[in-house]
Amino acid sequence: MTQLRTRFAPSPTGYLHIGGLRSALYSYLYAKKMNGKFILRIEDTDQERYVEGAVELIYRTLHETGLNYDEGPDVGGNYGPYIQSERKNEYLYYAKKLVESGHAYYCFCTEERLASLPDVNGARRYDKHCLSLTKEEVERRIASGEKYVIRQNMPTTGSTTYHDVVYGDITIENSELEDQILIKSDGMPTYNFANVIDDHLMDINCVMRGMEYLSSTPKYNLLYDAFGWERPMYIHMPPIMKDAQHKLSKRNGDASYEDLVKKGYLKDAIINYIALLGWSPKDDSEKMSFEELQQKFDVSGINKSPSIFDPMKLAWLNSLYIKEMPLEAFAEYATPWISNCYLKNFDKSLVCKLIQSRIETFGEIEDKLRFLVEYTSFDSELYVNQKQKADAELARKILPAVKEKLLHVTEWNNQSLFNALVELSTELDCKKGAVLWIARIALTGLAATPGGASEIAEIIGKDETLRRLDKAMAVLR
RNA sequence: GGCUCCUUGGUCAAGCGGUCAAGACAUCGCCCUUUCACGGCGGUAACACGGGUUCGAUUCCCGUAGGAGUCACCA
Repeated sequence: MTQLRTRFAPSPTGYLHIGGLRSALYSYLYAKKMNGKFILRIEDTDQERYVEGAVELIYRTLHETGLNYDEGPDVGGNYGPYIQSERKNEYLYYAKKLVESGHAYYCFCTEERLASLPDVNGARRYDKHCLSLTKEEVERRIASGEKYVIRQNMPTTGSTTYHDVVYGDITIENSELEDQILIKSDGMPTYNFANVIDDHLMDINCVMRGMEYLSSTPKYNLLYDAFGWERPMYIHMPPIMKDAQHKLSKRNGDASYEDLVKKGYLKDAIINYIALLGWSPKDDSEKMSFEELQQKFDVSGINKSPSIFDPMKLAWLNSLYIKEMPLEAFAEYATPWISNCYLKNFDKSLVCKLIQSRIETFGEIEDKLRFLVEYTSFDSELYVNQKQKADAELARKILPAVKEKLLHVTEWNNQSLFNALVELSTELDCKKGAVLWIARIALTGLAATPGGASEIAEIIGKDETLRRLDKAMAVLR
């Protein structure tokens, strides 16, 4: 049995968006699953859309996410070059072969003539005008320097059928197929042509790509047939949508891999989540490591219908990955997300412990910690907590005792502070929850904070704790 | 508009002729709890519509509607 060879063939026109990344992921996973090869090829036949740095970004993203390709521009391989613009000569050679066999022809039609073609069903269709040119005339016009393109000569009758692994049998009437351009007037091949030539030359026998190619695949197959080449196996994938109507696009959204990382999503969570958009494992697994994905991935689990990108679920998965990080790893990853003012004044490890279980993305850290450095006056209504039987009145009564108690805590850590406050509640004969609630409110002035009174006191330190208590009491008086 | 594909709760998504139609996110409630979060338990919520086929359709077929894709010297 021949080895499976599949490829990811992006064009360097900007950032690698989530849809592209998922295509790469599925291709990679399937290649690994089949013990095949995963190849990267850069499709840059359109110089106008070329974006500086885009190629490097593709390399970086793929390597960073672990989607390492066996062959590619920067890693080499036996089928290079892996950048289409460097293979220019190949294409013309093959196009000419097609002309010789009658499967393609030279076309000199001007833009004006093309525009004047009749509109049929909302689309202009080329009328094979130049197909009738004699060989001599073609040669003469080329020799005289006239611009030309090479078009594929489509059959006008019959139909073409192929099998797609996820969508099943697809049949298109040949009359629906236009005599598409293979070689542009600038000598470069169109994507449609370069794609087929390269796939064949690189021994690609499995083509995985977005389902937008579903109805143009017969054109490619006709090309394979014309050359007498074996058609590859096709696996078309459903799109990822922003909402029911719109595909996820870099244009209006922020759904590039880079953007998500910048917002504080972990690489593993992103990969895990996008794997689940359009595919599901046989069992009910949701959270899966990269290794598990490789183990469980199967093309039979790929869905046909589009799926909407849900930031909520991504965030949930992300929080799962965050929680399982060892504290040290979390602290290291979180450091760039924590402002210097927090790092300078507080114990980093304590701060991290406080927030690790309370964030879904690293981007939330800043807001969560603000109370450490900001302490403003607040409404005494905040002391009211029915369940704990606390209110401003009680706060006024016990806050001095709280201060007195904390003043004498020798070991300034969470446990001792907690014990001291609990002890105080017994002495005062009130609910321990009431004391803890009032203390936390007095210390933060916020209805909700990460961590309780003793944890917070530990972090902000004895001096600040006493200062805040004084201030809280002053306001209550 | 022609052609191609798609259609299970708000979202992801099992199901592949007989199920009380899984599970997850979100949401709501309860429990746990030092607030919040975590965790635990539970609730609300779906087969687009209309015809067939069949003893029986979410599942098969045909329409309708809705959505997506495609019809470039873009990929």
